Amino acid sequence: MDPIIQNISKHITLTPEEEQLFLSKTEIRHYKAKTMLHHAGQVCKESYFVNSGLIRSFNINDNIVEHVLSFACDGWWISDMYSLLSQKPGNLFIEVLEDSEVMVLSKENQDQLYLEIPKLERFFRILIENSLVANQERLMDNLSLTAEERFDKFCKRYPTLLQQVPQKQIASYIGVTPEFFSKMKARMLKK
Amino acid sequence: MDPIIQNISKHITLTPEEEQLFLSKTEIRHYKAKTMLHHAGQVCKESYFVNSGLIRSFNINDNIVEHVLSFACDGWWISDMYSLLSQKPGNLFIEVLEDSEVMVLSKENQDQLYLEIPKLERFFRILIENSLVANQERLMDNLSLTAEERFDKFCKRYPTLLQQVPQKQIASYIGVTPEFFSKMKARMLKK
DNA sequence: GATTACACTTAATGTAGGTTAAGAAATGGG
DNA sequence: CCCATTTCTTAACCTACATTAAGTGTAATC
Repeated sequence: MDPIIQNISKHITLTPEEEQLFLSKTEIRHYKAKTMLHHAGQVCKESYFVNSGLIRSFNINDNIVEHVLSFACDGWWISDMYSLLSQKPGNLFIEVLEDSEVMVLSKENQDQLYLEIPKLERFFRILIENSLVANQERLMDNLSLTAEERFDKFCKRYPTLLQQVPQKQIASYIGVTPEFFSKMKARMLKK
Repeated sequence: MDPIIQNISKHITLTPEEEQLFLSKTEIRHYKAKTMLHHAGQVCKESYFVNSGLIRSFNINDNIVEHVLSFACDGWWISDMYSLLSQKPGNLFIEVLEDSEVMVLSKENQDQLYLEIPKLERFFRILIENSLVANQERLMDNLSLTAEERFDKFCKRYPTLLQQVPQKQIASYIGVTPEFFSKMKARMLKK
């Protein structure tokens, strides 16, 4: 079964016809590492479901400093939610980190699908609820935990990413500089 | 018109019967300041829509330190989303800050309403989408802005809260200690 | 009307994490 | 295979913010 259909059927049940309709509104694309799927300043028109590979979203400070908002590996969705929903220019970049196969769902098609398969409202609601909960936890963690504790949590929650992602991007995700991360890692290994 | 119905009709259109059905599943309650609507460690059974007053959610570190996750004033929803959705014990406390009138929607009734008025899936989807976008922005702000910049943004985004909320809770919301916040405020006034 | 409790301030000192810079290691494209 | 670029490390120094502690103002409770 198509991974995206499998993903959907975790939360709602589609008929075979609905599955076909859904798939007909998506598009498979293959991207090479380092491809930019979306640029800050542009209006985001689509969201991506990762069949295989690895993608990240991040913003860039006045200062040239990158901050990773999220990673998406197999079975995850990624987009610039703010820009996609408001159809205004966003602040995020979306970049392919490893050669990837993605399912592309345009905003237009997504809006149509909501009308044609109202159950999808529920699916995306649940998807976003889970996202929100994870985000809230990350926010609280950033307010209350040390960098070391945040890194521990990251390791437990995303053990695969640890191998895949360049270390400086993990540093950025947990909210420290690469230099400090390196020092911290060395310190942690001694224990 | 009932504020909660007004809130809903910003995003979807309900028939008069649906409005009545919705209202019949909610309950008005009046709370005094300092009431705890939800305790960490408990399973959250309801969410709250604030007709008037002020409510906050926060967690408490091992260390007795409070961290404010969100404020809810007139026209806002608040709950412990993680606990409500998973029906597991949560980490949040929900506390009434000013005498408040709230509409209470139990999880049970909410789930029923999803079945009886499927349009509500859309309403809550949109509500949570907006929440997620705001949360993502706050996360990125915490990673990339100074305390002073975060405070500026807070003032612009929630000008009313500034007057209502004790200063130490604003400090907690933007992620600094009350002592540092006090010093920072004095420094900012000089400019 | 005194007492308690809480919110806010100020100031001295401490530290997690940032900055700068330079070299070493790894990666990758031609 | 080599050169170029990027990633990672190390170290000296710096700063935004935390901690501790003591003092002030004010509202709530008896």
